[in-house]
Amino acid sequence: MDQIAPASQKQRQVMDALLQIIDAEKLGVGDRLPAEVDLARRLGLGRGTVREAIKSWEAMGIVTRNKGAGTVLATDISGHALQLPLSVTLEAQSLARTLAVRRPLEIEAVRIAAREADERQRHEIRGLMLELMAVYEAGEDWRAIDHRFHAAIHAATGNPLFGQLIGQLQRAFHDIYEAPFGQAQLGHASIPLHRPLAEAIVAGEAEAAAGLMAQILDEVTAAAAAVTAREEQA
Amino acid sequence: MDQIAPASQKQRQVMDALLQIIDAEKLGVGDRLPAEVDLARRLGLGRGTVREAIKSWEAMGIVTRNKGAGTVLATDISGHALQLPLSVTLEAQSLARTLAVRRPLEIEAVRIAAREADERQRHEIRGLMLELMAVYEAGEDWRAIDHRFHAAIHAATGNPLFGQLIGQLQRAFHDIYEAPFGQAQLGHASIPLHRPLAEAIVAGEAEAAAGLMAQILDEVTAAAAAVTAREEQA
DNA sequence: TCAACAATTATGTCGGACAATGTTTGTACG
DNA sequence: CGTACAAACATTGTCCGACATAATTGTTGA
Repeated sequence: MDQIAPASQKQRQVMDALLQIIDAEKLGVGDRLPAEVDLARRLGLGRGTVREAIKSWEAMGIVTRNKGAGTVLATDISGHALQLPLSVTLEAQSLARTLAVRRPLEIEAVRIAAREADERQRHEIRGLMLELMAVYEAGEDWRAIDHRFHAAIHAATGNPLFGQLIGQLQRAFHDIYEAPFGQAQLGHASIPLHRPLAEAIVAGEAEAAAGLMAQILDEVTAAAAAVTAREEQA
Repeated sequence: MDQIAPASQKQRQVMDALLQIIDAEKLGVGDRLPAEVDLARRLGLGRGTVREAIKSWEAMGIVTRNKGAGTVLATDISGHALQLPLSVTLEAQSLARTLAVRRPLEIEAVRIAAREADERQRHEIRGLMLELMAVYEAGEDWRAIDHRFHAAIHAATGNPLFGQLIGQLQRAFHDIYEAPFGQAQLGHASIPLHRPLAEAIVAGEAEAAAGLMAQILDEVTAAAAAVTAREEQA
């Protein structure tokens, strides 16, 4: 199973503290963060641990480190999925934002897949769709297969970036996807649409496939909005 | 200036070595990478340095680390921008791939911006466009302003993820964008299209704006392809 | 055969030390 | 007074060694 470990607890602690500091001191792009030693002492952690946590942010392009100078914010983190003290509403907002970005990516991916996929890939997509349908109709948990189905589409584009970017998006927002909704199987209603989607891709009908993918995403978005509304009432 | 330090030399060395090992031993998703201590000894580097390099990959979702188990590949890195021994052709391929992914994102961004931007944002977009035009017609380097112009559009979507994702894409492929093409000012021909684009956004004409953005991206793609062809001949 | 326990392996964290480099401060000279 | 150079300082980069923690593997015993 895809564990997707969201950085260890201690490192998470560093990120949380950093976010609080950024918020409390209203740090913006270009502003300097506290030095590693300071942060380590304030949190009672080793410097190496603090370094590694910040290193993750550097890899994500959130901060830039300069030897001798310091660590500066390189991007606006407002609305970023790293905020820990998030209310469910805010989490749902992030979910909506994630979907808004995934939407064009996924649609373009199926469009390209329908045009570029080779025979083997079309065959695989069709097989996974049939499997998905079987599991869905049996009332079992279809999320794993659904994931593989969409991954196959991303692979069929011939451009690894689609899968990577969407995957990264999912990973970064993993808590949002899994935590609040849990077994809700978000987008349940969209599953039947997967059959015509797969068929359109196999047939090479790019625009039809794109349209169906848009419908699927609309379903998921609607489901997310519904959950949000319910949470807000409570 | 945006330095965009691509991880220090030593850490780059780790990544290169790791890529070579992955290639030589044909490691795929789920396979285990050499342990940190091994790698450190083989490269003559400290374990901490090796750890940090791999940490970056973890943050990017390329590998997953499990205490006690080891580090396993979590995604397909073929075609990833980390490959160092890239020929110009391969670099250009990556450029094409980057553009293929950016395309739907940018188009959706202008569509949303045209619908959602508030008055201040529309005003800012218009102002930057005028500035861009002035610089362009004066024959000066318009890339900085162009960057700000597009950043303003991303901001106007109200969804920070657009700017972040595209920015990250640009950062990750910075060498590709800047190194081979240098002062070429890729997409020179697309600049005149920025005026109607800005006007469409300001007027709230989402589809017109999306179409213009598509044209701009087509220009850039064509320019990139032309440079590629020229390089291949040489 | 299988379950419980022990040994091994590998990452996670810590602490300290020095190197490399950018920033700031201080001082001397014009 | 102000500029220019030099020293001190601050901060990240790298290294080492050690122990903690968790997963895997091997072994033993019922």
